[in-house]
Amino acid sequence: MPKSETEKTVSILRGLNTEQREAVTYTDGPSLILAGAGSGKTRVLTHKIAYLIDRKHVSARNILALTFTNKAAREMHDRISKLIKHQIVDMRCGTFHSFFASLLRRDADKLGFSSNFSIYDERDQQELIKTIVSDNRLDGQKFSPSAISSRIGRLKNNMVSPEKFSESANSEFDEVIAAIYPEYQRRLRQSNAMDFDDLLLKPLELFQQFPEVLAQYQCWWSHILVDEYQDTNRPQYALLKALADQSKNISVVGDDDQSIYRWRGANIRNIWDFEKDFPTCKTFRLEQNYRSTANILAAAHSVITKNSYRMEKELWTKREAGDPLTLLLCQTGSEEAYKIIQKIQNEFYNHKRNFSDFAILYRTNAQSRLLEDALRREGIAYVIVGGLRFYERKEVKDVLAYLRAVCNPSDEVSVKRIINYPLRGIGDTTLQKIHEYCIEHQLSFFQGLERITDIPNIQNRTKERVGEFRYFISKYMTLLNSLSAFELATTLVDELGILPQLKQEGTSEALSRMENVRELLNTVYEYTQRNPQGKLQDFLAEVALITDIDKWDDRSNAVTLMTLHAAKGLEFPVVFIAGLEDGLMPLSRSLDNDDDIDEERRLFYVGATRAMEKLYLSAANERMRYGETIPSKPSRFIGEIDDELMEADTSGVYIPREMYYKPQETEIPVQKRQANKKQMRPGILVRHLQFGKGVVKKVDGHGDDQKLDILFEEVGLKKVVVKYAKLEIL
DNA sequence: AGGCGCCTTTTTTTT
DNA sequence: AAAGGCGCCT
Repeated sequence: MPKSETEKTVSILRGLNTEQREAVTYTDGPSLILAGAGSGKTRVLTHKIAYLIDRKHVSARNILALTFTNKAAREMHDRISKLIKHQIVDMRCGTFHSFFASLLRRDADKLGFSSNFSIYDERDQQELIKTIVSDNRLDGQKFSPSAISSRIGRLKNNMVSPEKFSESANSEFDEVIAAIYPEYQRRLRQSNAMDFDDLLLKPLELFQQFPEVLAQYQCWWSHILVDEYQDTNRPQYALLKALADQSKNISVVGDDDQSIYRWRGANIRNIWDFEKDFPTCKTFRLEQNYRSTANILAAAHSVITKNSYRMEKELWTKREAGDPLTLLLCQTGSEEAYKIIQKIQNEFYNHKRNFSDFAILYRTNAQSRLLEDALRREGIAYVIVGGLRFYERKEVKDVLAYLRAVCNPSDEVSVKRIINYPLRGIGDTTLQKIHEYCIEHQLSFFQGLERITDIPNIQNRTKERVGEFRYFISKYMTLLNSLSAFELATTLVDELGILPQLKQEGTSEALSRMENVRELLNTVYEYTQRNPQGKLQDFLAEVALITDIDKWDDRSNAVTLMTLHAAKGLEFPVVFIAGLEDGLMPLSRSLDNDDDIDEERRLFYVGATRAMEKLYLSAANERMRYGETIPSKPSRFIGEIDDELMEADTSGVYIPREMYYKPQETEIPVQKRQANKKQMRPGILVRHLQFGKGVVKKVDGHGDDQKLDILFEEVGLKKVVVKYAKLEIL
């Protein structure tokens, strides 16, 4: 055994540079790893964990690794398994929010919640605040739910409790907040729901009120590692400080130049002050960049050094200078899109690149539209990360609200959302009457429904309908334990008759809604496959915290479009940063505040350092915003780049479509043959919208219940339900 | 009482 | 350019 162990240890350290190796092997006590863009930060983190397990005999279950996205967590998990050459099953690796959500599930009752609590996203929060505003007869115009929720969110991020805040409120708006904030928290509790901020604040509450619980966790998580530390907020910092208080074995990895979430409460001081907070801390600097050419790095550096305060570090590379950056100056946004796509075609044809080598990054999601149009026109496959998020689409939220209501009938927002969807003839007036009755009698909304017969001034016919709705939900509540999450969801959707209704509508919008509902059911199915014991509430908890980047498939051969924020942590051979105009990047709202400008500059830096070989920057002279044409000038950030690193685009050569176009590889199917109309049998080639091409291996069942095992080229063996998978027979 | 259509506002980034 | 709010009509 010792022999193989040494071999493994050697292989764990092999290929690391001196600084990386020092950071990896420093395992006792706090450490701060300042890792510049492309300096192998994920590598250090994964190797360090592997080293802990393999060399220091730390049990995987005592290691807690916190990342920024679920995707990063998954990848880290896989990479560690590869390094130590066996699957690690019991290591905790996830985002702050998902980790603490599951921690809360265990101890929710201690805080007056039950473990099936709902997780409210921003829309749900605003919905709840809207009802509170109207309950208090406040002017909804003057006090918009979004303004209120963002103010409350900011207070929560700064760990200001309702009690503390009510003492300091001194403006009219603050008085309103002081009134709504405690009521908002009360209603969340009554709904057995937590918002994203609560997922971090409630554990702190738990640790304060139950020190023995904290002590247990302190002992359990003997080694804590945190990625993207520059983007943690105050509650996250407090949680780390609490959990690491005994062991002091905390390693944080980050780069203050890449701190881009200040608006969400991230506190760059967390990384600036880490050495003060953990005085015995050892600091490591990773400054060798392995990702980008020297030109790209120099350009990024010339911009970021304009920031007023930074931690001391400078990236360097052994790589050659590479191509200069190319600046595309355009008249309009559409011309910009056209030129970008032209460059992609050019690179594809002349440099033998794949479409997956390209990323187009932009500041705001609204910018994707023109780019999409251009890509579609040219028949180039693309994927968009973000934008209208899947789980925020109306039809998806509707179905999720049903599932949430069944799991947690106290959930006021969800129950109100679906009580009249599909239309049941229960209108606002009835809703208001029930709501007032509930307030008066201190009931949750669902309890109000249960006592509908006692509520005055509602027509009997309407009361019957409310009764039917309540019965519908109760029926599924009793099925929670006997049906799998998937069975319950499909039965429920079938009984609602949403799909046939949408089909009858027939518009392309209705059809896409239908697809989305099916896709959701398919997600439930995959979840049940992955977690046979998984409860519906676990599925709901998972989807509440999932993001689009988590679902992004980097293996599909398509151009990737996303915001600069979403691109954090990724890399691409060729990167375009579009819309580099003052007012858009940096965004106009940040123009009169130096701290905000600095953050925009970091955002530009993050974007630029995603590029490995070639970076294109583009700007337009005029741009449509809010349906208005606004004249604009190139971003100040472009001016901050040394001229000799950059060349203006002069080519303007258009390469005809036939020259580069390879239909069999990139064609987006125009006519899809629906698979469920055909007889499925093993051996048939199919294409799944998400998983790509695959071959049917096994067929189970018939008709609507038919399930298939399909071996996909890129993602391996998956089980799918014919009815819900959008399969195309090839 | 509830449904439908016109007119307003709105988006910066997202766990 | 799209979504939500408001008011009018059934």
